[in-house]
Amino acid sequence: MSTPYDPHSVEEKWQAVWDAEGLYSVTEDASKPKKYILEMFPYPSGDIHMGHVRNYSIGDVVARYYTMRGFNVLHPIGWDAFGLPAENAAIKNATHPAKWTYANIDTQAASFRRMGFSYDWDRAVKSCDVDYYRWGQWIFLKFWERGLVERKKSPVNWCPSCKTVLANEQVLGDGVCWRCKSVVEKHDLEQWYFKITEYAQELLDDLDTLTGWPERVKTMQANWIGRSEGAEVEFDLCGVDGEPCGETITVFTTRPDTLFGCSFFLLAPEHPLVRELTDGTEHAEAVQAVVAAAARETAVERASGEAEKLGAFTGRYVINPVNGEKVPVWVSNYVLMEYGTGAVMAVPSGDERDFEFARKYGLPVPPVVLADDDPLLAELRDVKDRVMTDVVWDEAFAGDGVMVQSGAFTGLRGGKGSEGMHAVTEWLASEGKGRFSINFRLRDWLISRQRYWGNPIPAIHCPTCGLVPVPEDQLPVVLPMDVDVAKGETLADHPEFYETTCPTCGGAARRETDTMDTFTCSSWYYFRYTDARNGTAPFARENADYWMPVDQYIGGIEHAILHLLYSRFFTKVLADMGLTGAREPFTNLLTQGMVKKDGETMSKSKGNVVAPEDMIARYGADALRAFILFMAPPDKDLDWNQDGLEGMYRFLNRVWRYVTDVAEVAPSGSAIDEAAAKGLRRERHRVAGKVTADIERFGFNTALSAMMELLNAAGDYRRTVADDARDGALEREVAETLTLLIAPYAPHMAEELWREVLGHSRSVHREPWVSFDEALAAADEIEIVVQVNGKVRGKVTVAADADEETVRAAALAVPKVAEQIEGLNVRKVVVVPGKLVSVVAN
RNA sequence: GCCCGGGUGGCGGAAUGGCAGACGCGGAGGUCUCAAAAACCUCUGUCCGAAAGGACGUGUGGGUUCGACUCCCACCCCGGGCACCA
Repeated sequence: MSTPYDPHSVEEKWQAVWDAEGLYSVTEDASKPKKYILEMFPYPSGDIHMGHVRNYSIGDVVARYYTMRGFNVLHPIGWDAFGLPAENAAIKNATHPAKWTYANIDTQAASFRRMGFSYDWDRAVKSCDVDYYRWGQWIFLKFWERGLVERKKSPVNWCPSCKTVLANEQVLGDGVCWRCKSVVEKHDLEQWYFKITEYAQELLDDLDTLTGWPERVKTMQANWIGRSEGAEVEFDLCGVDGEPCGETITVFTTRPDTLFGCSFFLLAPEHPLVRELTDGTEHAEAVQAVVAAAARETAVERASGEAEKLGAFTGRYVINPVNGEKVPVWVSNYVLMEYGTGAVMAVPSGDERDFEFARKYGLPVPPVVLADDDPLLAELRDVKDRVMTDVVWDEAFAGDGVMVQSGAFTGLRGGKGSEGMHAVTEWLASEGKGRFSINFRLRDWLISRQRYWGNPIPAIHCPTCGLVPVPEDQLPVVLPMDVDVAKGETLADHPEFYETTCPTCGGAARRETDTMDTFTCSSWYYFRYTDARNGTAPFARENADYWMPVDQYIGGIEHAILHLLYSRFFTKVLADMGLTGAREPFTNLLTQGMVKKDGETMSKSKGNVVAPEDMIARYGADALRAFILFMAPPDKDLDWNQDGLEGMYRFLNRVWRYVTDVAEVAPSGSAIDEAAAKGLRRERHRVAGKVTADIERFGFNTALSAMMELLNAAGDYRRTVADDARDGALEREVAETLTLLIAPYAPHMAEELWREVLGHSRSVHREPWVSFDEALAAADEIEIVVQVNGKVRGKVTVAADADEETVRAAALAVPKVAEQIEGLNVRKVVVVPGKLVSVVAN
């Protein structure tokens, strides 16, 4: 009588043994090919949730699989441990963020151990440990040395609920904070930046090298970087007398070919020239009304694009460099100070927004680029001077077409990237009035945060020397623990921290009290794992070169821009510093879908949270792991369903019973049924091949299905073939195959079966992966489907290697088929070898 | 508005242009049992039919093809990203 499957005793037993054996500790070994398998490290928010279970189960299957394939696998874990929730919890529970954070880490680590994830715990990293964050400070200083750190005043995103500023990437599309979903405000503040824009072009170009990334993530990043090719054009500004005053205003445009159609000129409300041009004039009041209205617009309104276009004439003019025309300067809320130069040449016939504005304020709309099928073309073709100052269109034409009313450029092709655009730009350049230019949407990364629980920015404000970096030998700047966060204090409330002396002049100075964006911590942790205990450097290049880049990265799609863009930036800078040979951190990326409940995201406020610990308690970690992978392909969202988990538990029980039955009473058949054995053997090889291929393409659900099929076939064999006709050696082989195949999914059960039931001495997780033989997986007879006029009318079994003529003859001889085509004219017979025969008759 | 995904039984999902619905869940019936649970077996897309069998069927409408869930065109719905970026 075999012992029943008891997941809890099996799981606890092997977790202890694996720890004692150091099964998952890994060292650099030049003799073996490496694989670096990594899941995005978690924020220690408390108990683990189903999203964690899914993310880390995927990674664990991949890590265990490649280990069995003979790779030296690095599979580390750690915690992204700085961040705001710890401070909020501190205020709520009158505790310290550190205490809360470390307690949560312990809770999560225990859960991860109960899940049986194969982590090298010796390399675990907590970003709030001084041993880690000191190197973040060191990297900050190196960025500074390289001119990639800047402190500047500018309009920034302020989250009133988090009471800190945010980077552009951290404001969601609808103008809300990525963390708390509050509406973000614009404040004019002096802040610290990393100059990620210096890497904009490389960040864009190298997306093409990331062939192992989902297309949509690359598209999102490319859109975010937002490269535009065009020209800078200089307009001479006229004084109040209407004559050029010697000043110029530069604009960026993607359509220099439309310059002849510029009928007004726009400044952003925040543009510094606005006051200068209008203060004290009759236009000041109207202009200030527009400025004030723009300032009142919320981020949401502005982002929606639905804010009404407002404008006011400044009373001044600029000179269009291509034709010397005087163009009125207006102020409008639809011009953004942050993009380009904050000034725009308006061409209403070629730009939808300019068109709308021109119609509202009665400004001229001279056509300059006409579609090839535009009826106006007959009238205006080859017309160089402006004879038409308005159009009857109800929208602008922004496409490719023919340039008209455009002086010497008339007749050229106009449009984005057109010959006309190049010709106009070259002419401007030769006149010293413009140049080719590339603009990016990407902004520099605002990294300072007005919060306590983060990595202190290693800088000092000296009244005489200005901004001074903390000297390397004075690192780390330790985050003081005696700040009363529960009372809302930050470093700025802590004189013992900020009162210091200038490292340069020795005078009294103030230490920077902002901390770094936690995304800086997560931008290089994967390097730290390669050399986690290094006390003299963030990591040794030797270790980084052995392990990096990460071969398979797994995490949520919500980081498509945020973390993944920042990490790519960091890697490029670290490479330029000579610290690594990798210019991209993650070779292959898998973005897993969300785990929902009844179509909604699980959250405490909705009260629909399914606790993984409860599931482990009922069915064991193995069933939970296997089930969450079985539910859906990893990149799709899934809806949690408890009944299915029970089904997976049943499957594991059936595997357990099968393997124990076979191991305990392996029959030695005296009259083996060779045909039946052949069928089971074929299934064993087919399934081994399928499971292997499926893992490689992340088809964990179909891999598990295939294992179920093998078990079904093995069960049928055992039930339908008499004891003395069964092949005992084959059954044992099938039992071992199943155990090996399921090992990455249900590691504890597989280990118990392998070592205790099947009697092997070595861990199943150290065994080589299952081998399989395509020839044995192939059937020697195949069922061919016969279609008549596209409908299945019969089936016939033929030898697998039967030639086309044989198959054709067999197909036409099928009674049902013969009946169908009787009296008809067979016009065509398509024979698809190994599949079907299609007969066309009428 | 633009750019990506995605729409398949009661449910999760499976299908290199070749038998749609593998596998699992749920459901129905059965075996075992004093009974129940567990386990095992059979059936389970819809409609017509006693059955044999037939018709229909992968969001909608067209097209290509001997053959379309799969490829092409147009559209509808759902999810996500971007959005006054000059």
